[in-house]
Amino acid sequence: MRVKEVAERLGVTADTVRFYTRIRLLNPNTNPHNQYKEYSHADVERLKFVVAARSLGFTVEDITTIIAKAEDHQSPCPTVRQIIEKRLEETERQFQDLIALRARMSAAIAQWEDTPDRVPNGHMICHMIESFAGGFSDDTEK
Amino acid sequence: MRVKEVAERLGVTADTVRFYTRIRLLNPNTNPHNQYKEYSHADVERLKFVVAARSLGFTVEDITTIIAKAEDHQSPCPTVRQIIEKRLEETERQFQDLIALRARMSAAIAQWEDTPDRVPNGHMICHMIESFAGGFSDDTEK
DNA sequence: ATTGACCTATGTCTAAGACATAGGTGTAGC
DNA sequence: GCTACACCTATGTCTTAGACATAGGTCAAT
Repeated sequence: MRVKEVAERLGVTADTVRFYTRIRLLNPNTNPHNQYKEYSHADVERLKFVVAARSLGFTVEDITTIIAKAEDHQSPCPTVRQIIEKRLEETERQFQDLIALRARMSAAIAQWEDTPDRVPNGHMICHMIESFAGGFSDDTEK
Repeated sequence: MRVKEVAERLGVTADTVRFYTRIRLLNPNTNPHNQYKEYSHADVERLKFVVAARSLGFTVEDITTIIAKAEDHQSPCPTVRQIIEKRLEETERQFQDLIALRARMSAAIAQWEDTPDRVPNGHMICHMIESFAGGFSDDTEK
């Protein structure tokens, strides 16, 4: 199979498969004539694993580590547990950040609802945002 | 003022200020002797604006556009409204994605809770993830 | 003048692909 | 066989928003 077929089977783009191939996360045979890659059933299985792990928030580097351990006949499971817990914490943090961002955005929109669209003058680039910027320190002289 | 003082006043890193300077979002004077940049009060005001806009989810490119409009004596406000609404939608999408990711992660952790750490065999790289991967298509022959 | 702590500008690197480009494939019509 | 032509491929470059590494500059104390 060539790249596009593999990609379609697993619901990713051909570029994604090419990327994994480029970094040797996948190692298909190469036709020496035109450099086209030929993906075997084993390659597809491996890709299936990669896609599943990505969908659980593992980074490509995480996955590389896990596969290396497995091929070295070590159990990757402790690593997997460790990584996913770390990623879950990160997700939680991003989640909080996103909630805060959304709140700031909504507040800004609400605050601007009845602000007219004036052209800003020299020391006020955009009064909508400047009015929001009140909270930043600075002030004393140069 | 030099880069570090400016950065500290606005609560960002010196690298961030250098980055904005590099892309000409800030344009401080340069000491021709040592290339050190000298930030004026106006530069600080401008940076204050940039930081505020970043904290509302605007990209650096958005901000460049907004400032360009303002310096061209056009009101950037319609642009600002447009952009923030787009960014708010994106945030909402990210939010949903993050919730879904968190759910998948939690489910995986729960499912693995009493799974023993076995070493994978030839056609199963990591049984913890593989067992979770059930939902991916592929199957028919090469 | 020299040391040393701290500061600076500049170049390079990051993640995970997307995009652009030049060239290859394979089928249809002649 | 040859030629179009639609579609496919590999490879190189680009993206974000800074962080990090490095080589060199500053400045107060010695």
